[in-house]
This record gives sequence, C-alpha cells and structure tokens, in this order.
Amino acid sequence: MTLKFHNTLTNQVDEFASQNNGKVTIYTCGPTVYDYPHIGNWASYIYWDVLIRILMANDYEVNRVINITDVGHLTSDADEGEDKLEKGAKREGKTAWEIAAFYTEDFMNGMRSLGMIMPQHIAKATDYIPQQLDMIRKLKNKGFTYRISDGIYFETSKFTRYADFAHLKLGSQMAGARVEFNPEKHNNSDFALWKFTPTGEKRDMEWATPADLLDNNSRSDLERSKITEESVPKGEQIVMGFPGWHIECSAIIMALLGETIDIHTGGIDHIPVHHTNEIAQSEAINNVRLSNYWLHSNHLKINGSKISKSLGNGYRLDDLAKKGFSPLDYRMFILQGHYRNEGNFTFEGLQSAKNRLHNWRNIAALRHQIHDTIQSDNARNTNNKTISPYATSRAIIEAIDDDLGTPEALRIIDEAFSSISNARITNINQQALINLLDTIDSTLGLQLIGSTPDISDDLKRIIIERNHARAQKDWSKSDKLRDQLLSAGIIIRDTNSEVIWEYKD
RNA sequence: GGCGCGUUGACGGAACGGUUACGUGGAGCUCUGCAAAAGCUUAUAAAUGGGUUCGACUCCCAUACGUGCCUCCA
Repeated sequence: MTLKFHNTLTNQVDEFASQNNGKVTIYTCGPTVYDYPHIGNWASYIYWDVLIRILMANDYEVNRVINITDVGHLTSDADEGEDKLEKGAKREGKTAWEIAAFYTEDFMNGMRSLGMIMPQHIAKATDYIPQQLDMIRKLKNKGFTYRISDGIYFETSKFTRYADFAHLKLGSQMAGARVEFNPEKHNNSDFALWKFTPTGEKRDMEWATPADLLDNNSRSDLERSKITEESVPKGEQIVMGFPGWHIECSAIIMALLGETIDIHTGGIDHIPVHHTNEIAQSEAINNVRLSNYWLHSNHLKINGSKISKSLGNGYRLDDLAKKGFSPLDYRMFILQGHYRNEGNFTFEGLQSAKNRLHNWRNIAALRHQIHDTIQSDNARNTNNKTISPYATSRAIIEAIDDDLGTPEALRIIDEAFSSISNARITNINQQALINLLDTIDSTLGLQLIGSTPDISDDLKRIIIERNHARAQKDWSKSDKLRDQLLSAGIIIRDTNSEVIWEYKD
C-alpha cells in the first residue's frame, strides 16, 4: 500500500515520502475573505480534505496550515487595482477588518457544514505582518528587491529558476497585450512584496514601512531596524503600506511549518503566478526547496462554462440549500469526480449524487436492524460471503492512496453495498458493517454513521404491531400502520424473510 | 499571439491496449397480500478521419467542436 500523488513539480505521479517519518507538513492556500465562496472554491477544499484523511489513514501525523488572506489581495495579480478587502468594505459600508471577520467566520461555517477536518492552524495574513516584513528584508539584503514609486518589488530575473515551475515562456507570454504594463517594473513578471499606501489615502489596513526597507541600498545589519514607527528617523515621513498577496504564504509557511514542507496544495490557477512567486520568494531566501510535493486541483465548471467571481455566476452553498441540497450531497457530487479532471456542475448531477448518498444512508441504517451477539458474529464469520469488510476497507484506502482516486473508491463502496443489500439481514455481520462505514466516513467524510440515527422505540413498536397484523393477514391494519410509519418518514420494505425500514428522505 | 486541456451511453463519471465500470434516471420482467425494495433484462457508448497493432475507448497524427491559463478566480 503506497501513497502516490501527482506532483506538479515533476509533472508525474510520484510515490509520497515525508521528510520526517510519520509526520507530514502541509499548506493549503486558503480563501481571500472578501466575499462568499462559490461551490467551485469548495470543490478543491473537499479534495484537500480527502488528502488529509488519506494521510491520516496511512498513520501520518498531519500538521496543516490554511491561511486566510485578509489583506493585500488586489483585484489584479499584476499588482494593480484595489485591495479586495478594502473594496469589499466600501461595498458593504464596513471596515476591512469587519469584512475579514465576517467572511472568515462564514468560511469556517462552510468548512464545518461540509464535514471538513479542521486544520491545526488557521493563519491570518494580518497576524504575520512582522514575519512578512522580515522576509522582505532578507530578500532586500540578498539583492532580490527594488523600490519604485508604489512599492517594493521582487526582481524575478534574479531568480534564475523563476519560469521553471509553471513552464512559463516569459518572453512570448505577454504578446496578448491584455496586461497593463507598469513602466517602472524591471520585468513584467516582477511582483509586489510591499505596497505603499498612496499619498493622501487612509486605509483600514496599513502598517508603517520599516525605514530600512525604504532605502535603495541593501543593509546587512538586520538588527538595525524594528518594525515600529520609532524606527523611522525623526523628521522623515512615515510611509504606510501593506503586504503584497504572495508574501503572506511564504512567511506563514516559514513561521509555522519551516523552510521545506511536504505538501503544498492549491488550485491550478495558482501555478503560473501565486505559487511561482511563492517559490521564488522562499527559495531565494532559504536556498532549499519550498515544498516537496505540489498538488493542484482542476476547476469545476457550471453548465459547461467557467465559474468566476468577477462574472458572478458562481452558486454558493446557500443556493444549493434553497433547492434542497445539503452540503454533504454536494460533497458526494464532488467525490464522484477526480480532483485533476475538470468537473462540470449541473443540478441533475447533484440530484444523482444526492440519491446515491441517500441509498448509502439506508445501507448504513441496516446496522440498527441487526442484533448480533458476539458468538453469532463469530459463527457467521466463517461462512459469510456477503461482505468482506476488511478487504473492502482496504480496497477503498488503496483507491484513494492512488492519487486520490475517489471515483474508484465510490465504485468499490457501491459494489460492497450492493452485496449487502442483496443479503438477508441475518447474514450481515453487524460489526463488519460498522467497521466498513467507519472506514468510509474517515476517508471520505460523508458522515454515514452520524447522519443515520436509529428510529424511536415508538416507531419500532409500530413495526412490531404491523408484523403481527401481517401474520394474521389483517391487511387493512397492516397498511394503516405502514402509512403511519410513512408519515413519520420511515419506509417499510417487506422482503421474503424480513422487514426492513428505511429513511424516506 | 503563447501555453495547455477536454470530447465515453438519457445524465454524472471511471478504469484499462484484448473482460459488464459504477452511480442516477427510463422501459420491461420476476418476486410480492398490496406497495416498496431487490434481482434480471434492455436502450446503435466511446466527436470525426487516418495510422501503429494479431487486437484501440485506451497509443500516435490530423480535423471539428468545446474550454482553460497567460487580469481577477479553487
């Protein structure tokens, strides 16, 4: 059983090996908290949640960071335009801090509703301003930065591997002329590490720029300045500013996980700009690889066209809820596809996933209807051909081990469930079923056990009464009791030998 | 202009050079007190045209259509 992931670094499926035996450090680029996430955003977090779960299933101790971008993400990655947070604040008549707090909370609620495992660290960019400034200082001292009128920039031409990660062709790339050219930048691919607040403006989020970062000469004396306003020499104007988008990830990784991490995840759109820049910043300073494995999820389309916040066509979890679909229905929908394939969202597809999940829940509910004793379980184990829980659990984990093969895992589960549902209930080993459900829940996070409570004693009594009525061929009483159960949300199936209840919804 | 991806049955969606994916939905049959469920059966599946091969949905080339990145966006 080996874990394998497609690694953007090598462009192939690599066997996974962590730096420290049994431990994994992992960083996921998190949301920019200026608006509600759409379902495409959630798709990738669902896949990364499965990644965490399969690492845990392989007995790794996971140390994971998700960052919250609450400052500095401009409306354009080319370092033009407005800060998204400040823009959101204007839109809603709040401060940028209020906007960040509100949407951060919303994000966390979404994580919970989708059944995600919470990361060990949720790191807000604004909590790591000193660390970001410190990185900029290090870059400056190594000669990777320059200052122009609106900020401090990273000089990409000095990082010779810059184009390698994304296989960029920097020369021909800009031929489309869609990009605004900042004439002060040395290279088009150069990006802002620190932006200055424009003169006369007051931002909700801004910090004093340390004086030593402002001069154009590199200083080797790191101790010379502290990140306080006092560091600005008397008589000089304090220049306020804020971090560029990319530096936060490098700084947070360094602060919480170290110079080299095991796995870095994000969407494919991050490859050419954000992750390329992260690598440049971090590796320019540390001279070691930033991450050994880079996993990127493909995008989800909606009805065949791309989702874009700027186009405003993205459904949110709320929109699905209004049409009667739960977050876990959506989770099932996403797990049906592979994270590296482009998905296409339709409500038909979501309905199909919802039905599948519902059927799975009714299999899970069978565990309440089996009354095994330990002895009888042991007796059954010897000739129980209906379910081999150990083999099935193993097969599920192996499927996911292989580059997060969730569609294959679902197929295996369907096979196992279909043999369970074909079996007579007395032939199902209760503990085996529970173990299997547990494997499914722990690897796929579908909460089969949590979402399938036993029915009440009252309902059980009605079922028994109905069984008596049927035995006496009192069909009218039997049917009446069946209707009663139905109105309580319970469907009754009479098989040849037994009576099984299922959830209606 | 540069770089890339996709095209599988009603819908979603996998694997694999030679075997029924699987799920959801439709139709028919069996079973059944009725129903439900289940089982079985079923619908011209691989965009098109070439090539490689004993054999291709699976590899190669071309064409068509769609789509992504090179602004924002997972």
